[in-house]
Amino acid sequence: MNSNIIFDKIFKLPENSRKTLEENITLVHYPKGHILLKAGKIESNIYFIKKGIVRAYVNQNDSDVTFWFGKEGETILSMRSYVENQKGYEDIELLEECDLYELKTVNLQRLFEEDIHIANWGRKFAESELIKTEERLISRQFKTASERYKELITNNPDLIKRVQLGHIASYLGITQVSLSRIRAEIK
Amino acid sequence: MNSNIIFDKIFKLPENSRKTLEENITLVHYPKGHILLKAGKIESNIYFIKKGIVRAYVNQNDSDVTFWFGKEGETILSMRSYVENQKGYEDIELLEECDLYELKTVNLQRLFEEDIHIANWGRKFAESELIKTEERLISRQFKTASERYKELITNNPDLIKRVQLGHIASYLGITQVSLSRIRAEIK
DNA sequence: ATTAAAATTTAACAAATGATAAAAAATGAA
DNA sequence: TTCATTTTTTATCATTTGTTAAATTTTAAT
Repeated sequence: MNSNIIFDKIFKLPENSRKTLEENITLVHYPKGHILLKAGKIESNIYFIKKGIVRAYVNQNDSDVTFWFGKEGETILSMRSYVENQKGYEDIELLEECDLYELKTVNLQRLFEEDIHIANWGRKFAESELIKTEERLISRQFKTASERYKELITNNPDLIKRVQLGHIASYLGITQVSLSRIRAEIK
Repeated sequence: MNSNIIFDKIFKLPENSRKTLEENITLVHYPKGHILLKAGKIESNIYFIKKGIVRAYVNQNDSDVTFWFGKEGETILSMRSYVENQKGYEDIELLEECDLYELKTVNLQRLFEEDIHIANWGRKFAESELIKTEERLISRQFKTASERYKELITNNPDLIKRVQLGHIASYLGITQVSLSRIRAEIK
């Protein structure tokens, strides 16, 4: 997935603004298992996924709670670092080898001040993440774990193939044992 | 709460841009119980709460699922209408008499294209809503209903006084009966 | 103040999910 | 392939939350 496709996915940028953005990214490569962003750190980069799949999780007691998966075309960031320039609450782990476009937050912030199209691109990005997050929250509120699992395999069939079930269970807000039970009932 | 305080809460706007925004708002007043935004409609306004408290809910089968409360200083909008110009999924009900600043979405969209400060203000608004929503989703994922209730009364003590418990239970993702049980255990 | 309606609590039982442990299956390295 | 490790499933029992119904309390109108 090329950078221009990724940028245009969020919001159609004029040619000039897109070039400006592209001048500020570098392609990086990391192996499976790499921890890209770390909880408790103010992160200074955001990433666009060219290839691969990642998860965001919060470490609670001994166990991880996965709350987000990102794959090709999606954007990786530490929400607190990006929005408030504070320490993040999440780790980002690469679940496959990944090709990523890296962009320094400080440069992006500067572009937001200088280029109205990039500012609106950033606005559209936040808005589209917001609506996805709100819909997940609502789905969480009135659907059973079983319904949420069925919804996931319908909307995101490749996730099941690429991500181990323990992470999926966590993402659905249930234990792995519960998810196994649900899967057994469906068959 | 004055409009300038509300606007500056999100993002410090230059004087000129703030005036431009203020020229586009009108103060409106509705009684308790009024349904301000309706599910299934493309809403053409957003509102800033000067005084009062409201809830957003989705109607599922016979029952309402409340997923958001808004009070003084917060912004009311139909997420789908605002972000995608499509039919909204939520109703907004006024839980008290309200004074609201009304702003036409079409005007705001125009200002986003014309004024970089307003574009960044809109970006900051979406970002701050996004981080709040993500934190709620995560809290939902690894806290028990009891912990979430305690969190709510700590962070938002006046909510309990202003909003009936049935709505709070729904917001926490549990039944009213469960919430009563939790409240009884705490005492 | 009285009364009707609405909201909240309590109780009893059902259903869903969690916790722990063990078995089975899948994966990956030598 | 073989073997050790990791992941997934299955089983059992405990805990939490849901459902229904009734009792109690609060609210609001007359």
